[in-house]
Amino acid sequence: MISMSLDRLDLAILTALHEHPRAGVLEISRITQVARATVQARLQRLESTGVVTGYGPDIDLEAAGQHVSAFVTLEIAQGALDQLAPELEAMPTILEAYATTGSADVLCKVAASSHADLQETLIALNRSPSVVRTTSVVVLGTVVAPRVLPLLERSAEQRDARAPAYRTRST
Amino acid sequence: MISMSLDRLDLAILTALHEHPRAGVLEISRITQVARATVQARLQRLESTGVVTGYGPDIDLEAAGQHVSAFVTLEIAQGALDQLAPELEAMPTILEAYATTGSADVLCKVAASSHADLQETLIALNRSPSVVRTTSVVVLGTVVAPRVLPLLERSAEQRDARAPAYRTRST
DNA sequence: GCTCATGCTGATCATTATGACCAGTCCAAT
DNA sequence: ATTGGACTGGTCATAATGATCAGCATGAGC
Repeated sequence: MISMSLDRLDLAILTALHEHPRAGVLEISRITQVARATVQARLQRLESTGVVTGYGPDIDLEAAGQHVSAFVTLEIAQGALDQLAPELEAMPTILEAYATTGSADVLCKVAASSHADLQETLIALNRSPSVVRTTSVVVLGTVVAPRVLPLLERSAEQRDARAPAYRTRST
Repeated sequence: MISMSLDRLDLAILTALHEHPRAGVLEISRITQVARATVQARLQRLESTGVVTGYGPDIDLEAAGQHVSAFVTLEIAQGALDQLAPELEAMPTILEAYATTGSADVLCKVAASSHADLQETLIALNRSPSVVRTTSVVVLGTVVAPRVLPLLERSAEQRDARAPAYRTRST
């Protein structure tokens, strides 16, 4: 997997996109102080390299009625991961799932409309022939809301771009 | 917290937005077979009720060079959550964090550019006066990629809208 | 059945943006 | 010094936008 390095202009564009919902290319070029064609070229590159995978919409599940959130770990039968993946995909309450190191094999982020709904998910998981054991913790509150830009900012802050507004200490 | 119920037209709009990146309102109205002003009104409502919180961009951190991902649990000192939150916010590698039930108090999703970078995060966490103990698991792979629409589809599928294309079994 | 509030429609207006493309200049790597 | 690629300001034909509106349809409540 080749990954690309983002520079300060990439970051400015991503930030502008995030902070100005549904802004078009011309508006982004105004905010970032580069030519419109430059924004187009940069977006094209961010999309074609897979850094930008889409444009939301970003959804708050709680506002949409899904008030319960939990993390569930699964110990699975030896070699059962290939079997389990489509099972998890077929459960709408599984928001995301990862194979991990540690005593459990899979960690899932789950959302549900109620505790009963969550319990149904757990029951379904326990019923799977691939799953040996589950543990779960319920989310009580959000300490840090989901974000990725601070991490990208950190790595991009040293990388100038050629556009005048993005050269070393020029602005 | 009042939450709104989504109906089939809400879902069609959200889905169209997701599947047609940067599509404008007119295009969404074509895809969903309702009037443009209806899409505008629906989006306005989805945004003002907090269901839609933004429009990305959706970023693949791995493509952007952050190749390591982990989940970290924290046991914290009694009553130290208020103190910890700004500390976590200040660490760019903390993508999201939740207070949870269970033996640990906080669960964090972490990304980093390398295992050394991840270790630095863990060291910083252990150095915090609020943190008594940390455990971590490293993500080996993605089993289910992040998604929310299947869950919303499930709850919206019974709810017709008044637009002709969205009445009971009319289409 | 009747009433009425609300959702949906197709339309208008003035303004602006879009995608695609281009020739020229600039800059950083070699 | 050379050169490839990044960036610029610009063009073209086309289409979209936000805001608004009057009218119609529908479904909930009585």
